[in-house]
Amino acid sequence: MKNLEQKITAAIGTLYGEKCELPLTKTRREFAGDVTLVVFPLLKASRKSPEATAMKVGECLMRDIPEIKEFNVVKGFLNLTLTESFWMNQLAMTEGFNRHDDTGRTVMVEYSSPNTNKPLHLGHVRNNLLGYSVAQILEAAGNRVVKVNLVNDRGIHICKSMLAWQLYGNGETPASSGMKGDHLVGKYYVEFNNRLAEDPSLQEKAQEMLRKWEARDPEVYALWETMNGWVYEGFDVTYKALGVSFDKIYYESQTYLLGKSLVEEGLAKGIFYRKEDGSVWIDLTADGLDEKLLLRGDGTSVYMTQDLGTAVQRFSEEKLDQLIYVVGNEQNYHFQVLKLILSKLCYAWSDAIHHLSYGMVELPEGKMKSREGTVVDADDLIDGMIDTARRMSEELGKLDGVSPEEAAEVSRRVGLGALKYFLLKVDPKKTMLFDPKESIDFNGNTGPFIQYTHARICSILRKGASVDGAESKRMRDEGPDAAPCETINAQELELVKLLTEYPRIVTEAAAELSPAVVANYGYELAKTFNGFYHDCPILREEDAAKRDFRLRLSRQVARTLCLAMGLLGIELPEKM
RNA sequence: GGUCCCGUAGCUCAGUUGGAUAGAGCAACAGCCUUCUAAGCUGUGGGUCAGGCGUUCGAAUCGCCUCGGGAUCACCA
Repeated sequence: MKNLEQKITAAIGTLYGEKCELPLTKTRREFAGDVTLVVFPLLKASRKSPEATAMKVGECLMRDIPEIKEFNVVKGFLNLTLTESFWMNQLAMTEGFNRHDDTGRTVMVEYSSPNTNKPLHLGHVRNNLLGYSVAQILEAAGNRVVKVNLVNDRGIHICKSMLAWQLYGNGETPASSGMKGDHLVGKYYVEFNNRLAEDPSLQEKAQEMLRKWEARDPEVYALWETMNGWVYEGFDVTYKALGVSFDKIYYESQTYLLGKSLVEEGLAKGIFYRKEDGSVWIDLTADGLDEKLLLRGDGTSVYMTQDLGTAVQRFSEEKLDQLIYVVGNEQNYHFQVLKLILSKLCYAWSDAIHHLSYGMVELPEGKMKSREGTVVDADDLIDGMIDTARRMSEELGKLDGVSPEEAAEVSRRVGLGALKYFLLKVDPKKTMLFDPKESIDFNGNTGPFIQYTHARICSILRKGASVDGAESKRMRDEGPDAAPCETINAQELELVKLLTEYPRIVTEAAAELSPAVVANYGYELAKTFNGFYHDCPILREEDAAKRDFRLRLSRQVARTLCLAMGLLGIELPEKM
């Protein structure tokens, strides 16, 4: 396709004597043709009407470029029809495609970044799925990707859980209570806030505990390690259920002192300044922002100090071409400042920092608020989706005669597929709505729709292989491109075109950092296949060449759906 | 108040490096299973692309203004 565009650009160049790169677009369904060239930009050079120009260009391209079979002109739109052999070549090329060639670039993706005082909720789920998916997409685009997690394991909020547990916990543990560790710790965080109303002194006690932690008081430190350990065990279960993973995990307890030397550097360069109380600031009012604190009066660091430090550390540890932070849009300001400060400190790589800012997940009644108990817990959500999938499968009779293990696995894939697709099909930057009552669909533009399409194809391929092995026999006897079917019908051609788009979709998704691009493509492909499946017999087709071609298309659709959904972390069942 | 994001069908969302008559799903209604999995397919209805002005052959897409919604501007992280 790229090759074709270059040829067209060259042909137009010789025709009008200037380089004019006109992009090819897909021809709209209601017109004849495969690709369309818009000739309006050529009018100045041609000095003719749009129609005449398009005709002239059409004739010229038709003469010079063998891949073009015919053309038609509608106003300034030149619609080109390409030869079937062109499309068959394109198809053969995509059949060998898994991922793009190495770019030699390394990208670090930071995502998840939880607090250890409460369990993961729906917002974290969007974050985790986005981060993991973007990493997969970048990898498929040919990059080396390092997935990292920066766990916020220290600070006053953790001390609140610890204090409440110490005062009211009676030695309760995950083992004794049967609770998941992160939920147990979360329970005491809530307990703290409840008790605070009647006993305001708790606030000061928590502060005291934080001071002890920073002084490495043995008792406090041991409690901190124990309770964090519980939380990590709980998180691991959730991460595993979601299918996300990390190459490296950073802990703020180990990084929170970083960045102080940068403050010295900034002071020396005169970019930062110190106030009377000893605190250090940067004045960003000239950039339309505010003054920003970088170091407290008592010399302790703040969030920004630490983030400056970790960024510098990461770029010095290895050669990164890009560092992506998957963090909610509530922190847009923070990252704007972070980037600005790094550029003022003259780090050449400050432009390589990118905040992948995603929108909040809202409930029908508005934002999730833990205090009002309106959070949607990640584990509950996952379990609920899997249960729903199982119930639905049973109602539809899909699990009749299936082993319990297989039934569980299908339910798991479908339930998670529905959840992941639901959260990833929406443009990351947009705020999205989740209605627990209506729950997540299993029909229409959903994960299960795509999974179902895949299961159907697998069923055909199983039968196709066992019926007579016609395809493989013909392939053996006559070679891969022997006796191709003579004519491709409209639906087959539509599938071929879509299939050949996949590599470009990966490129686009990587450029936009948007799993939604991949999700929408997968839906489009599945939908197109379902139409084809409905109208065209595959195994029942009597013409052997046609049957083989349709089997080949089906196999490639299944393969492409697997690749695309794999980028979203969605597993496709072979039966459902 | 400053900065940033968003506004497309009743609902949830596609479509924006400017292209032809703005698309899906859900919901509603009407059809299609003795034949490759009906979690599917087909059809009907549903729009001032928030509003206005501008840029141009052409604007949902770019610019300015207005209205509406959200985020943020902590010695929290």
